[in-house]
Amino acid sequence: MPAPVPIPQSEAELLQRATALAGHTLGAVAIHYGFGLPHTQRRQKGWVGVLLETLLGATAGNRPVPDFEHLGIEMKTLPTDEHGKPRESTYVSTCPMNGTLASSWEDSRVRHKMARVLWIPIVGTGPLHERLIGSPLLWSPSEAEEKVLRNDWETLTDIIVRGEVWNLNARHGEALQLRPKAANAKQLVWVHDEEGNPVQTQPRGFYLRPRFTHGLLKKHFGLS
DNA sequence: GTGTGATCATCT
DNA sequence: AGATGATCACAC
Repeated sequence: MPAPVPIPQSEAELLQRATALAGHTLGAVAIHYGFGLPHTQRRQKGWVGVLLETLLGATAGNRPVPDFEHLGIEMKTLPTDEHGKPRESTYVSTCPMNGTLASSWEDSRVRHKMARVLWIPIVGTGPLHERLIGSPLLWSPSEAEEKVLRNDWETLTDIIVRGEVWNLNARHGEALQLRPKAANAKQLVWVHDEEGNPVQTQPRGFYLRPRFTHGLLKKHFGLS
């Protein structure tokens, strides 16, 4: 098994490393690094993300901080079809359902995580080992993009802060949405409803809609 | 139980 | 087909 990948010391080094992986299949790089390759992701949904984090020398583990903490960079794999169209939404972070919800967009987990993101497209719809690692995109939101994210975040957190539990669903938000994020639907947390009474609801997380991530790829790679 | 990494399964 | 709600594995 190859030696562990060292922590990248600069953006340039990280980007160079990611670029070196581009064009290779998941199967090839997994075998090279001694990773077992699952036939399906049915029972290993986070496998691609963990593989790429390892190959790039990420450090955060499961702490709520950027993958490359000293660089302030979050890494996200982005599964796409052959044309670079995202196949899934992108998980951003959990959403605090209690009083610890950030009081402003400026202080929010979403803004901090999205401030600098290394997107790594994973291209293809066939067997996992045949899918290609795409060209990396080191991205920060444009003014327009941040405005959309901020508006969505404020809309969503407002629902929670108001205690409108009945109104929590994935239909809100142009780019950012709230969806269940837990082991299963039986996992519940206590919150306060509109009248301040304790009620239970599912834990949620923030996700980026595919339309938004598709826009990023089109803007930077000029894909149709 | 809560965080990380996400995709799966189903309905419209 | 696209979106929503549900679920899987692992670390701590």
